Amino acid sequence: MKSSLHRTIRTDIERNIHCGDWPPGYRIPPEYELQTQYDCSRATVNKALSYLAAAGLVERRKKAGTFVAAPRAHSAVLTIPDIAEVIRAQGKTYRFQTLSRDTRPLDMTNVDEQELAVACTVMALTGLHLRGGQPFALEERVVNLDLVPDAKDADFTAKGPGAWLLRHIPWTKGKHTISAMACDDHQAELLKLTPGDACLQLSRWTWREGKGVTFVRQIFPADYLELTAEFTPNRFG
Amino acid sequence: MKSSLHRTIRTDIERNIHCGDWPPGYRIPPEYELQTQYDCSRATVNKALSYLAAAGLVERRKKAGTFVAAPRAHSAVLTIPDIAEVIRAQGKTYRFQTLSRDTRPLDMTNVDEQELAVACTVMALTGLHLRGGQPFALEERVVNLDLVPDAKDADFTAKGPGAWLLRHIPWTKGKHTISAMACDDHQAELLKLTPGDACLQLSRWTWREGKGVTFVRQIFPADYLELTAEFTPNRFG
DNA sequence: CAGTGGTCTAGACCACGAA
DNA sequence: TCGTGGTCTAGACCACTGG
Repeated sequence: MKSSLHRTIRTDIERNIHCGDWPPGYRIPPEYELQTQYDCSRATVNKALSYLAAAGLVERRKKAGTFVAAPRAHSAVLTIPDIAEVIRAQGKTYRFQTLSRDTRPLDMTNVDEQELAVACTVMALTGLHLRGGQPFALEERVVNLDLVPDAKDADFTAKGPGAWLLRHIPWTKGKHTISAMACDDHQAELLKLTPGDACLQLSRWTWREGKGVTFVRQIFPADYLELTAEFTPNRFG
Repeated sequence: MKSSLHRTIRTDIERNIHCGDWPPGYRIPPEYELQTQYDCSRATVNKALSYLAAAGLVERRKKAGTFVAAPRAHSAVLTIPDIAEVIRAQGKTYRFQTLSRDTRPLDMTNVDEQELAVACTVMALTGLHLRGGQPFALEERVVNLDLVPDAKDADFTAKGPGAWLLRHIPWTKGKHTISAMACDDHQAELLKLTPGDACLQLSRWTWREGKGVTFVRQIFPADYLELTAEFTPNRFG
């Protein structure tokens, strides 16, 4: 194994933790001790330990020392698919059909829109993502026109509003919620379902520098979409 | 803002990227230049840039320099809740009720179990997570007894099998899938629903050193659980 | 070839916080 | 108080790879 020294130290410690020799709460030797053990400078040891702390595998406390962290709550990297890509990967054609589109002030009485946390003019949009001409997902969205004025006259037909926004404005923070729901009469009609049918509901808020950019709710018939998330204990390769 | 120097450098660069002054592909000044600009040692500059590279915000290539990375695909950190904790947070009592439990070889004809990728003896378990005595979620699980022999006789009543396993065996890799589904007659009866009602289905596979540890499928009535995922461009605080 | 990042050293001072 | 980690310095050598 060709590797740098700080990486060797890191993986040695990881191995001790993963094999159970160093259980949660175990006190890892302090830097000056590892420095002697590996015959290197303190900076090199520090780099290894800082990495492990950033990855959440250990916890460092001044004066007290470095300790093996308790097993973390399950968390994983969730990939939010681009709908157009998903559909094209299935060999079908994609199109976004706008159902309604108008400009109005942000509705602060709506709890979902509230979270955007800024008074602004928004474009409210509803539309359908079509797979081979058939409804694939229903989308309801508001876009902050103060931050993205170009959105007002943009054409979303080919890529959908999500991909258009991603290319036109960078975001610094985002939140998603995922839930199951039974569709109502209106949604059922648009998606060609029966009222009460199970759907996956994906909501997303995005902010840029603390200002809300967009809120979107997407509704997929249950069979159409499955989200996947991967867990890896080490965030970096 | 009281802060360390490497953090100042880092946030300065982040701001340049987020505000659009430094678009994707932009070449960031090399270390020796920033070293002069901030009047500090190269190690300090390097620490800031290494962090940004680890976070995926920039890409570093020897000889060529450091470049602003292209915007990443939507991905977010998904938190998979511990069911017992969710329920206790609601002020209700939690209990796990085992419905069936037996030992058998891994069923390689079952596509879900296939993914564990090892022939082994498993414990197959079905049970209910109870909130205040009422069904909250249905769980079907297989556990690799070759890796976790203690699971055979463990008592899951207080914490549920998931939390028990988390404490008894570390895992190195995991995969989740999330989907909506309509419950069938059997599930409806156990969860006290009407057949066809919308449910959220969460499946999880975990491995340890390439060997499958457990597969679990959990089914929640639509209203009972909402998953949240947060996106932050900086993986560390 | 030479610019650039990757790594490492042998010190140093300071702030925090457990004992 | 004083052990510990957090941060920083002013160098150094090397590996990689683009021009």
